[in-house]
Amino acid sequence: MRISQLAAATDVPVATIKYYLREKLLHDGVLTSATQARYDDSHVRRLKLIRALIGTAGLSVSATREVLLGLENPPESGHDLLGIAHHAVTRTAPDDVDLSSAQTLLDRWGWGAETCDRDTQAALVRALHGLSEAGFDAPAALLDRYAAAMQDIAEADVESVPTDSAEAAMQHVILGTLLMEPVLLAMRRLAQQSASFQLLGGTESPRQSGAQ
Amino acid sequence: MRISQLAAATDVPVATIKYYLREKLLHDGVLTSATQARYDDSHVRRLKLIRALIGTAGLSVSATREVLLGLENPPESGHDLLGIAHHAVTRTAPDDVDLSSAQTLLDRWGWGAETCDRDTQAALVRALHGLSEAGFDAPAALLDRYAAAMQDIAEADVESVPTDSAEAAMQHVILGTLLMEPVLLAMRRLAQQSASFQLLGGTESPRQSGAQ
DNA sequence: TGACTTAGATAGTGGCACTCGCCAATATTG
DNA sequence: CAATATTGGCGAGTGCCACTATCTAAGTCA
Repeated sequence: MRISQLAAATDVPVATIKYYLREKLLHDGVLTSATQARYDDSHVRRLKLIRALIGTAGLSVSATREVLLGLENPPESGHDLLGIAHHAVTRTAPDDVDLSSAQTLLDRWGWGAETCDRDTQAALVRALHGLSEAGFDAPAALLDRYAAAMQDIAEADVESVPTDSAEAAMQHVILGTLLMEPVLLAMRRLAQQSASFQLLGGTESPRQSGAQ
Repeated sequence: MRISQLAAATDVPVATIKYYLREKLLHDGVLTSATQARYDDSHVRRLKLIRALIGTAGLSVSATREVLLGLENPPESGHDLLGIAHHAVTRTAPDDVDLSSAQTLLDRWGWGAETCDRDTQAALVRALHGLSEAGFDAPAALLDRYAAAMQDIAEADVESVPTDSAEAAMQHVILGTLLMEPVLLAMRRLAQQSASFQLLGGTESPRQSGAQ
């Protein structure tokens, strides 16, 4: 398979494939001469994965590279899989936030603070801080309810990880974490619309697309 | 309050404030002469809100402008509030996706398809499509479990909306939708880490920040 | 043989969120 | 009142990012 065929098979422009090759997101094809290389199904799969991570999950190119690197070199610990996926989506801000408020919440929800990544805790603190800065006071009861729902989801996540193969587990955890986020958010919005229609009552038909 | 004091009070550079003024994110101050204007607490609050929407929620400047516009001109229908918030976070891709698969899911989850915004349905379809393109087959049972959890959350969302004032409801819905998303995602990651530690068992201490 | 394709490298594009510099007009300070 | 600092308004520049275009030498295929 030549590069133009790879492009046709994945609907990705040739120039973009070359860019991914340069950026080491996509592994090189087999050179058959100085100006020809062969690509195969592994490139097709990889390219679709790259597009999903960049397009659907919204990762940056460098974060995508790290995730793919993790997929190829699975860590020994079964727990570290998550770290790779979580690190990719956690906006790492070097400003050290105060994690004590996170500790309190994690204790309350029964999530061992010592088993949780500091960056992720910082992400929670930053998100809550942004909320309060904007003048939104989230009642503790509401947060607790959110936490219970997310624990449900996380348990489903962890239980659904295949245990037979390390590679399969790796793939599952990373994709299940990264690519499921937009699914969950879309679900929440749809559920909100449904719930608001039932409780608040829509006076007329809901707002449809063309809002511009 | 002069612009430099406004900058000091919000920790936003003067040049950036001027940029927000130009982009109509921040309302003008009261001109006291050709080259002086006064700002007040409303500007401080607005600026913090802008920063939260752009920084925490990750909105673009133009999406932020639309949200702020919606905050000032609340729609009559109580249901349309959501549309403004949801439109801001929904990557509007002009490619018309096939919504029939979404209809099936919405029916199964008891969310009236006719009460749901098309853009949001399209977002769900696109997210699920990205998932399958990457080689991740989400079992229906898993999606159902996710949907149940998100319905819990959405009900909590809708119930917590204050009913006394239209402005308060507006503010609550928009911030609760947009700024809560990063909170929820961080919660899911923490819950995953906690659950994975308990079920899969971490062989050693979890991966801590410095992954670079 | 001659039209077409490719690897590899360099350079350019468009969008975004700022950021800078300037100027005339004004405010503040001594 | 004079010297200094600040401001509104505006055009232009910056840095980053994800591509995208172009070029050349070296092939492939009919």
